[in-house]
Amino acid sequence: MPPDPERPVSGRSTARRQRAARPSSGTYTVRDIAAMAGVSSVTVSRYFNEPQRVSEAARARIARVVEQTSYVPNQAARFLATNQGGVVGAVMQNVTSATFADMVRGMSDMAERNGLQLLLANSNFSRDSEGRALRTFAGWHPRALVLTRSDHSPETDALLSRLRVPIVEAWEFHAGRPFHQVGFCQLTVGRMLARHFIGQGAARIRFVLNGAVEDGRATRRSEGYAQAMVEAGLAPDVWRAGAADDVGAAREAIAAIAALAPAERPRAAIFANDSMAITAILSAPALGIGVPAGLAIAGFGDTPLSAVTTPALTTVRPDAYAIGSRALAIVVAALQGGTPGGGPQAVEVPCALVERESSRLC
Amino acid sequence: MPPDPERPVSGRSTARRQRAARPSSGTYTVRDIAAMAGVSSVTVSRYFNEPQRVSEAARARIARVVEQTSYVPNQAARFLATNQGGVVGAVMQNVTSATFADMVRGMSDMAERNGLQLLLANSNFSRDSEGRALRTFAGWHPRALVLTRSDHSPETDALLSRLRVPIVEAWEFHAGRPFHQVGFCQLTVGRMLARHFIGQGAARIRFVLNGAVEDGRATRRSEGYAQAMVEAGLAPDVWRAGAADDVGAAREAIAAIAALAPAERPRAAIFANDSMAITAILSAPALGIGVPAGLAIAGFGDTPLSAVTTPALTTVRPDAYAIGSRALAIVVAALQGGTPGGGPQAVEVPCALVERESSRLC
DNA sequence: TTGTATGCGTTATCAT
DNA sequence: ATGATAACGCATACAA
Repeated sequence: MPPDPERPVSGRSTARRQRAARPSSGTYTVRDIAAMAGVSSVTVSRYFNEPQRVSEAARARIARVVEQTSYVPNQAARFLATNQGGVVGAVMQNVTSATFADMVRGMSDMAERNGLQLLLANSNFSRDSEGRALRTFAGWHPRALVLTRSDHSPETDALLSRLRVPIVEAWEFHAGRPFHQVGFCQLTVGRMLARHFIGQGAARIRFVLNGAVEDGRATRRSEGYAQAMVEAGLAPDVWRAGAADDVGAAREAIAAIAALAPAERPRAAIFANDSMAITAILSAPALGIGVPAGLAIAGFGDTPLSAVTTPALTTVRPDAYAIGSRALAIVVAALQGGTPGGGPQAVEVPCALVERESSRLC
Repeated sequence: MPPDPERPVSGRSTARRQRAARPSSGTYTVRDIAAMAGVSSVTVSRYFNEPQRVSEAARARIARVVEQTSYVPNQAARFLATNQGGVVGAVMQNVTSATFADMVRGMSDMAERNGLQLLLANSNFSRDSEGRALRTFAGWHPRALVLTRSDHSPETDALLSRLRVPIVEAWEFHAGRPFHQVGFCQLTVGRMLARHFIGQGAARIRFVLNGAVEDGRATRRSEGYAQAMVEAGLAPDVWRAGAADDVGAAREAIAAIAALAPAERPRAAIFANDSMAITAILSAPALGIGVPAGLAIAGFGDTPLSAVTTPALTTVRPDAYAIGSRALAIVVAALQGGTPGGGPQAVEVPCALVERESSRLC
């Protein structure tokens, strides 16, 4: 039974107390455990942190008391005394998506294995929110931070530089950043998709972007595609729709292809994302284009829907769990050894090509 | 720029120091800020906690220094001093599912609004894991705990009773538990589905369970269904498959219905969950049963797939965001006012009936 | 309104 | 192997 909160068991010698007692936590403290086990509080502390330095006998007695009381050392006090808190803060852009949830699981699995406590915040894709979350985290003096974007607000950048802890930007891989990077590379994704079609013998392969010019990610995938085409001696064909929304853009793209003479049509189309690709699959038949016989199609992202269309969609899936887990692995390494080489680490986590029917050329 | 960690700026008057200095955090402390602003540390403390008690002039000077230094009070020290930490621990069964992710968002939104920090752990549906997470949380002296199951291990129950903090069991609603309850009620779900068909004029309505007898949740939904049937003067028809897996059980159920003379067949079937219902939709046509013309179908859970089958599946969706947000609302209320009535609160969060084509009778 | 002294629960340091 | 003591950064009671 916990000590009576009204009359705290803990507290130093009550002699010479001139002030009113402060509210005690109502739970056991090292001193309580020490008293019950007939040792001093230091010995109890050692029992948890350097057990080998405590005698067998004392260890047994303390173990019994700890068992009886469900005593757990107060982490706040521990942190204050050691300056070695076990907290890692992570700011996710969207906790709700299944993909990011996988990443969270990757992080928390690795965190748990290394005795770290993960502090999570959701930024809802907003930079302001990210900044607020970081300010909150700062109060906990995290030993490291994991962020899922790399374009921060100026205030956030200032705070980050002040914190002096390892910082990992995880999800997309960017070169030349001052922080550790873990994630997939958009260029590689584009190349992977292009080669998938090139390897099947296609020559006319189109990359379809929507009209949202500011989406640099999709544009970088198209650049990877273009590189692979050039390497294979083929002509890149990046086609940008006028419509900024995925559905409108995809319909536009299919209509444009249908308008070409059959001999002029691309044999395959890589869409900037799954929702465009799925729209294309659904709307192509009505315009007389069979998928994949008339036009092979691939997307990006592996949304749940992509597995159930007819034909099912070939797409690329970032390995969210691996990204989360590697991000925390970097944190652990940084905390243990410091950065050996000096600069920030860069880990590219490969995406999986999910091959389904929509991209089958033969 | 933060103080040089080699020669800590903070630290009390260095006079009469007999011991070596302890490693300081390398960041600013109240005393640093106080010195820079030309006030005492108490004033800085008050600036954060009771600003109205600090003079305009001092407030302005402190504000400027705080701005320059990006100073954030150390939460661990604050907690130690006040015994009023702002941490709430939540143990989720499965962070990866989109539904639970919604619940996390509900909790973290409400937590942020009330200055609470959410500590998350994933139990992967394991009671052991739940216990470990709770032991970790205990070290942080959370002000409240949110759990997503109510059948804990004995050790966990012992720990929970020791912690003496508000505990909320969120997700499913159970009566008679010693802790606060937030969630949906399985009985209500069963009733809602039965009434959906009764209201359309159906008389022969079957509830289909799989062979996994230990799944009490589905069984309770069937009990709600039975209640509604009896209330409407109809005969309950709970049918249990032999197969324990969803796909096998659903196929069995459809075959059993197909084997009946058309006049004997149920007009509608409520399946214990979406994956059974979807399997039924996919396999019924092959046995000559049209959906919904020959057999109307409904499920439970609103998995992503349920929106894309043909016909799309009518189902029931727990409001995960609301459950998360209400759970934290209870926490906030408990922290502010204590429990007014005395006993634990019970909040039933209604589910949404997602009406799609599969259940249309006319 | 502002400052001084003290304690929160733990660990680091020094002494035995 | 064990213990006494100070210190971590902050907030509170009390004094001015």
